[in-house]
Amino acid sequence: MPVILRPSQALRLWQQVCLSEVRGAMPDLTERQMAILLTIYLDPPPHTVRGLAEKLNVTKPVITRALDTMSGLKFVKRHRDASDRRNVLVRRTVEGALFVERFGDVVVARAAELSL
Amino acid sequence: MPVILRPSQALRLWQQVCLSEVRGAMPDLTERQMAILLTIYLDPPPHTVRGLAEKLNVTKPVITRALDTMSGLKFVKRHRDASDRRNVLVRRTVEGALFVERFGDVVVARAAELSL
DNA sequence: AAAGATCGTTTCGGCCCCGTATCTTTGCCG
DNA sequence: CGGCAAAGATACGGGGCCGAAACGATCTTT
Repeated sequence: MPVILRPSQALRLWQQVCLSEVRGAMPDLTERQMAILLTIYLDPPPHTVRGLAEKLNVTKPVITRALDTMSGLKFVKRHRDASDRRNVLVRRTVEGALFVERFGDVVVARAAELSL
Repeated sequence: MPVILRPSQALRLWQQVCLSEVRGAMPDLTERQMAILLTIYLDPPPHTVRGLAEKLNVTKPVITRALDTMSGLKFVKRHRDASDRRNVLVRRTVEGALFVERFGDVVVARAAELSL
């Protein structure tokens, strides 16, 4: 069940969502942070720094820093892997789930408003 | 003709588009810059600094700086208003139109890939 | 023409992100 | 054990964006 979307609708949707986020007072995540957060909440665990770095095609420090920031926001939690202590497993939080859920609702609402 | 989208589809779409942008080598615009650029290309002209600032609910320096950056990328052009020289009219460029068009195509493509 | 309002820009100090290189901890294997 | 590899974090210099305030240029009003 692909979603059918014309380019003008896609652009208008993106604009409306960006405007909603910019106008609102929500914490301002960068595109990379957003990609990481959504991957953690949509793709099946476990999530490691290395795995995320490979999936996003960025270096490991990028992931570490993004996790620092999003840990500060309580959107994710770090957890040492017991079976291999070198690994850090990234886990979801209630606050992060709420943020992601709210964001999805914003996209759905703006999509429903499209008319063209 | 609203676009029907379920939350899980909306989030997956956003993730896939963010991943496409992060992985690619395209110039990295902030959420604010994206909102400004899309507004310039989707909403009818004329576009002024003050008008954009009000529409995004941000201060004027935010707009000035974003226009500086996007002018450097050739995505927009500044143009003094002849009838009131205090105003700056923001105009579109070929490069900007190409960038916006390509971005819309990315969103459409990722939407078409959704399955859930 | 002088005073005041409007528009966009600039300045300032501060913060966060970037990429590269280096470091620490941990696991692996001879 | 000792050396090496792997995972993640940290250090460093650089650059961009931030909000608030001050600035110069241009209308508008009186």
